[in-house]
Order: sequence, then C-alpha cells, then structure tokens
Amino acid sequence: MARRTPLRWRDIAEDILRRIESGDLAPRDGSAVRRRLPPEKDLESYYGASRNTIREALSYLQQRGHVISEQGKGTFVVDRPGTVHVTLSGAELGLAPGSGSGEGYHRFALVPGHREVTVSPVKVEVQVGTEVIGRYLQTDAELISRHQELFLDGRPWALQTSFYPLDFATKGASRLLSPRGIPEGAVAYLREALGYTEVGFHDEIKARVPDENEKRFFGLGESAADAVFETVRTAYAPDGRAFRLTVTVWPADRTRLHYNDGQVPDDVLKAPGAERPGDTPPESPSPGRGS
Amino acid sequence: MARRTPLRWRDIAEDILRRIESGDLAPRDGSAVRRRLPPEKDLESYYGASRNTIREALSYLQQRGHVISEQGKGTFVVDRPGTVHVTLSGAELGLAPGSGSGEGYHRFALVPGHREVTVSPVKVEVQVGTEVIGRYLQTDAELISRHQELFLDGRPWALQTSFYPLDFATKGASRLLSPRGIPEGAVAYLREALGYTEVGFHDEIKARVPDENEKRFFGLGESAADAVFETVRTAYAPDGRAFRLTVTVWPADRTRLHYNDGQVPDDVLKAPGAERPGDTPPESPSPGRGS
DNA sequence: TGGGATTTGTTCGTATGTATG
DNA sequence: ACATACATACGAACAAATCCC
Repeated sequence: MARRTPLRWRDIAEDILRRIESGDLAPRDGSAVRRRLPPEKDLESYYGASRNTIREALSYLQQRGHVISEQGKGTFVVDRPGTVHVTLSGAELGLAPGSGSGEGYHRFALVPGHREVTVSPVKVEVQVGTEVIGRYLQTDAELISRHQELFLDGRPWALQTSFYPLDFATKGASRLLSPRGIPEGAVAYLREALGYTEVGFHDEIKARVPDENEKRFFGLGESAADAVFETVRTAYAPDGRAFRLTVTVWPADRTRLHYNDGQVPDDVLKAPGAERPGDTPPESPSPGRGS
Repeated sequence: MARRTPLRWRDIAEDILRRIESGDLAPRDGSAVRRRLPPEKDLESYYGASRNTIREALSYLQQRGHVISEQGKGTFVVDRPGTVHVTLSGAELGLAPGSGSGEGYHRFALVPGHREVTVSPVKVEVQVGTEVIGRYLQTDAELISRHQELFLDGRPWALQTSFYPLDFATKGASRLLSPRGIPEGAVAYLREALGYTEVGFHDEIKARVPDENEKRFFGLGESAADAVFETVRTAYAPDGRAFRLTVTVWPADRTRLHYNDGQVPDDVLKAPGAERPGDTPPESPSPGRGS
C-alpha cells in the first residue's frame, strides 16, 4: 500500500490544531510570551511522516492563521487579540473616550473595558492631489495630508490619514500644518477657524490584503484571516462641497464596524457588540453539501 | 554552484505574474473560458528550476488569489469580476432596482451599468432561537429564518438570511412562512400585517474567511483576497424592540459597502463609487521602511 | 565575543496517486 | 487504456536565522 491514509498532511494539520486547542501541544509557559510548538523534527517522528509532509501541514495552519513559523526560532501559536467594536455613525453619540485625543475624525463608541486611546505624532505632508483623491474631494489643488497611528490600550488599533485642501491652511486654519495634534478635534477646529460645519458624510468600506507597512504595524501575516478594513470617509459642508477625506485602515481580524440609522436603543448605541459571544455568527442554514 | 539566486520561487512567482499581466503567458483564447498557464513541466524547463520550486511559486500566486490550480486540468488565471457598490444607509434613497425583487431588507443603490437582481426561492426554516441570535433579538423563542441567494446580472452577489420571531407568523403575518418571496418587501408587509414600523437599524460589519458553502456560491478559493463581508442588521420598532435580524454575506473582493449620514449630495447617494478608478486607494504616506 | 547546536527556509530529485480528456 | 497534469509524499542537502554555552 502506498500510504497509511490519504491526505496525510491534512490529517496531521487537524490533529496538531486539535492538540493545540486541547493544550496538549504547546502548553502555556509562565515565562514564555508565546506558546511554542515542538520542532519539525519532533513532529516528524511523532507522526512518522517526512519533514516535507509536516511542513505541508504547518504551512496550511499558517495560511489559516493558527500558527506562525519563524526561521531559527520555531513555530508559535497565534493569539489573536480581543475584538474591538467601533461605531462610525449615530449622531447622538457624545465624544467617546479617545476621540478627543485623536483628531476627532470619527466618533467612537467602544465596548466597556477598553479605555485608553493614544496616538503617534501626526505626520504632515503637502501633496499634489492624487488623481484618486481628487475624485473624492473634487479638486486638483494641492492637499494637506495628516497621518497618524492610533493605539488602543497600547496596542496598534488603526492607521488614519486625512486630506484637506491646502487652501484651508493659507486661509486661516494654519494649525492643519502642525505636526502636533489638534486636541479639540479637527472638526471643531475647522468650524472655529473657517466657519466650516460638517453636516454629513459618506463612508466607503472595503476589505483587502494589507500592505507591508500595515502588516508590520498590526502584526499581520500571510494568512487568509489577516485582512484589513479600509474606510474612506468624505465629509460634506452645507454647500454640498466635500472638504475632508479620511482614510482609516483597521485590522479586520479584531475589528467590528458599527453603523446606526434612525431610532436605535441607547444601549446599542453606547456599547455595540457588548454581551455578544465571540465568533459564532448567526449562520445561514447551510444549504446541502452539494458535491 | 548551489543555485542562481536565493528566493528563487519568489522571483519566479513575480515573473510569472508580470508575464500574465503583460499577456505574454496565458494569452486570451477566444474559445477558452479561462486563461490557462503552461503546465508545470514547461515552466520547469523555462525557468530551469525543479518542479517543486515551480510549485512553490504557483502556490504563492494561488494564495494571493492570482491563479487557481485544478488537478488534471491545469492552472488558470483568476479573473475577478467588477466591483459592485452597495449603499446600506441613506433614508432618502428610493427603492433602487432589485430591492423590490429581493425582500426589501436593504435599500440598494448600485453603480449604473448593473441592473438586474434575481433571487433564489426562499428557504424557510423554523429554529429554536440560537443563543447568539437571541442576544441580538432579545428573545429565546422560536424563530423563522428566511434564507435567499441573491444574484446581480446573473452572478452570485450575496447570501442573505433574515430572522423573525415565530409569533409574527401566528399573529397575522403568516406569509413569513411562505417560501415564495414577499414581493412588496418584508418591511412593507410587516407594517401592513402587524402595524410594525421600522424606525431605525443597527449594522455590524465584519470580514472573515468564507465557509465551504460561501466558497462554492461565490467561487472563492483559499487566497487571502477571498474574504467575505458579513453584515448583521438589527431593525427596531418604535418601542425600541428589535424585531428583525438580517445577516448578509458579500464577497469582499468585489464588494464595496457605503453608508451615508446627514446631508450628502444627491449624486453620491445615488451612484456610490461612480467615476472612481479601480483599485488605487488614497494611500497613507508609507512611513519609513523601519526594519 | 565566538562557535557550535538548533530550527526553520529553500531547493533538488524521485516516485506514486488521482483527476481529466 | 493511455497520456496529460496537478497532488501528495519521501529523502536529502545546504542556507539562514537564532539560540545557547
């Protein structure tokens, strides 16, 4: 007979996963930061398979986001951080914790337990309007871009870049060029400095594969679970002009976005995602397994 | 010498991708449905690498969603269908094309060019309230679930399941149990039959790896690009009770979700994503390549 | 600081299985 | 039945990164 069972690597992968979850493989070690799997050589003899087959199984688990291998170090169990819920609409919201220390681009409501939002210094650049950005902002003039890294409880949370017409800075809102934050929030500052009121916005949401910079910041890998959300918010003034564009990138594996419309109960507004269990979605009734 | 360059498989992968995009490899054939790559054996001799190394490169391209290999047939270029823009909020929207033929769970605005929404028969089930669904609907009674496949211009577009308390059907809205659609839309029907008005909703958005059923329906593979959006809409009545839960799954590689809030120009409401180029997002200023 | 041991990464060769045409 | 083409599996060697004494 050729081999013990067909799809040996898959059986091995599933067994490894089972043993990880049962705590058998890779037990928690008080001192170690990450749970480590036995070296490939050990798995080789344990399963009586060749190293290549073991690697096939590990590669599968890595692709699925369960483990990560690092040359010279070993293979480690991936611990995904807890889910963060972010509400991006619902005018009734007050300024939630953090939106003041950020730039007030979005109003946030977070599940209780999360508290401290910190931000990197703002990286300010003046750019010639990209074709793409021009389409959103309906201008081809130069733009100010303000880029910031956001942290929640000290952990990477989002990457955010806002674009404004350069006009704004030369016509009164000079602090848009300052790398220091705008503590009262950019929205409030623009109203005060230019009389610009934000009366509405449009959000576009996509999910995509992270680029290298995003992978590094969020600690994402190559697995299918390691996608990012990209939200593009266009803010409008009363005259219908778009005057701000904010692009935010969020790690999709630990982020839920929330929108409200019309009359919604208070507790839902304030604590989206609260008291909802982790990862078991209301599932579709799994239509027949048609082969 | 051991080998020409290190990371041979990656060089090969990138070269293959370049040649695919230039149309050199896998030219379009009028008769063939899909562009096909040369067999591994040919690539082996072309690149002077072993078959395993070629497979390493192809595996990488497959993981990234550029190609798909099928046993006995060959390796094919993946053509991703055009992007579909869907607006999920903005009360000013009329019933856009398709929302009538669907169940009116969502109001859609689509980019011009897309027209015809078709739907599968509704699969109706009565379930004991899952723990999870109960959390959303705040009931532990039995639920009606209505599941449907949605097609746009004949192509798989979304999977949608709505949940209602079983009460509704026994107290007047009996058509909720009918596998035929509810042409005027479930929202209108419930208002008419039960006096239930929908005054607000809450949406929760996640991105995740598709399950087997979703992979089959949308034609997704194992690549990181093959994620799905899952939106969970909770609809509220004037008394603050949640009375409907709709779970919709969208293929993330070809779907953009849109939300509006406040005053937004008409053209943005009606044609989200229109006249915006394909895939070049307004990019963050790529912070230093920190090692 | 150095050098050997450990561990994963890359590449090759080869053989056989399975699906397709 | 046969050829083609991808899938799985084994064995082996060396490279590269890290760890440890």
